[in-house]
Amino acid sequence: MFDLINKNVSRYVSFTQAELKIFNSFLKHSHVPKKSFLLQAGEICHFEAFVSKGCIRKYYLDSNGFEVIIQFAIENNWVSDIASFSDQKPSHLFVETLEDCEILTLSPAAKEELLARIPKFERVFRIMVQRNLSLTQDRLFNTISKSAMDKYLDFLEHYPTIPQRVAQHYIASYLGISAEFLSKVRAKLAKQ
Amino acid sequence: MFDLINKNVSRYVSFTQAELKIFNSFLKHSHVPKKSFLLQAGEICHFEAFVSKGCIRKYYLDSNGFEVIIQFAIENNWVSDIASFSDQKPSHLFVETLEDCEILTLSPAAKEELLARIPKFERVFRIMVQRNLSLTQDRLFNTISKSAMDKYLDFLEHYPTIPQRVAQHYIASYLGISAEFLSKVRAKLAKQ
DNA sequence: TTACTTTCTTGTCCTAGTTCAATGCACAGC
DNA sequence: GCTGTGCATTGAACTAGGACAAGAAAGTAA
Repeated sequence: MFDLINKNVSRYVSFTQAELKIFNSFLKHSHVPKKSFLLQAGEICHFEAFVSKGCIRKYYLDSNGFEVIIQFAIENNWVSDIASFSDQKPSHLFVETLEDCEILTLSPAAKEELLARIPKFERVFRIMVQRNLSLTQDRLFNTISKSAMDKYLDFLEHYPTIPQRVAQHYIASYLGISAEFLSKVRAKLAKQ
Repeated sequence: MFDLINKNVSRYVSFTQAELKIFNSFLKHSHVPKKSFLLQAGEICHFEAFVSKGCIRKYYLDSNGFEVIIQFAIENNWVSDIASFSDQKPSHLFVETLEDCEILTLSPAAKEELLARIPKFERVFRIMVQRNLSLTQDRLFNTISKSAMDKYLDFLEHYPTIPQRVAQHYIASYLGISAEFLSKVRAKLAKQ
């Protein structure tokens, strides 16, 4: 049950078995059915969740009710609204399961205590956020500078498994294009 | 010389005077003239820079030679390519001063030693990156979902001092619109 | 002052992507 | 089996914003 997450946090800092055991004791395991919300705009985010199994999307809703997907979280990914979680203030985001999921969550209190008990985790979380930031900046660049076609090809390359798992209009939303136009892009690709 | 940066790092974690003195000893102060590059694509980023004075832009160059500005860093901001800095691998980014600047930089070695000497800094950097990530996600959302007009109004609200300091076409690049179209947006605003 | 460079504006034409609507498809529930 | 619901596709009409070009304005350097 903890194998995947233990490997995940050990990528940049090494831990003893004892330390990992303590870490695991702070985690709460849950099974969450498809189409459930872990978080909705207006609520305070009480978790950092590690996905052991399943697929989750995190998205904003704009003033016209239009969804913009910020992240797909699959096995071995973390998902949270870090701003809401850290400052315990209301979120602007939605976090929803797209499949039945197994997740391991850390509450704010558990995280604080974990950091107090094993300060090395401070570094793990820092490095994880750094990588996330770097990827988000790359994505911002792609969103601004690339055509819909190129963004889609890029997506297929970076996340080859996701198109088989989620509805196409979610991918369109992630890419910042309309579902109809993504369909046209795909039609054009198929013709070649 | 260190007042601003000391206040900056003390926002979320408190330090003793002695600790701050150690911190300051790891910083290198430089004066950098306008229009200089702190980093160019292909190079490895050897710094995390705190801007004491001046204004810096960080940007990508796309395959058509088109610039996309990711960040304006002014007084009290940090700027770096965190991916290149952390892994000491070649960057895809450019970091260029737009005004004469005073900066305080941390080298990878200095940062490591600082973290070893005063582990509380691990938390400071984690929180800084978290906030940055959160802002970048918000910006991604805005870039995708808002009109050019709304993005510009948003920018004026969030960064009221920058338009007076940098050329308009830089702001256009930051917003992900053409310089000409920003000019038209402004003309429309002026007419109202 | 002039001359040079960079920035900003404005107009015209163009296109990538949107919006809306119709159709077909796949599947779940009964 | 039907019947509904959500999803993908396609087409036609539209539009936000881009590309290009020409001039005006403003900063800089001598």
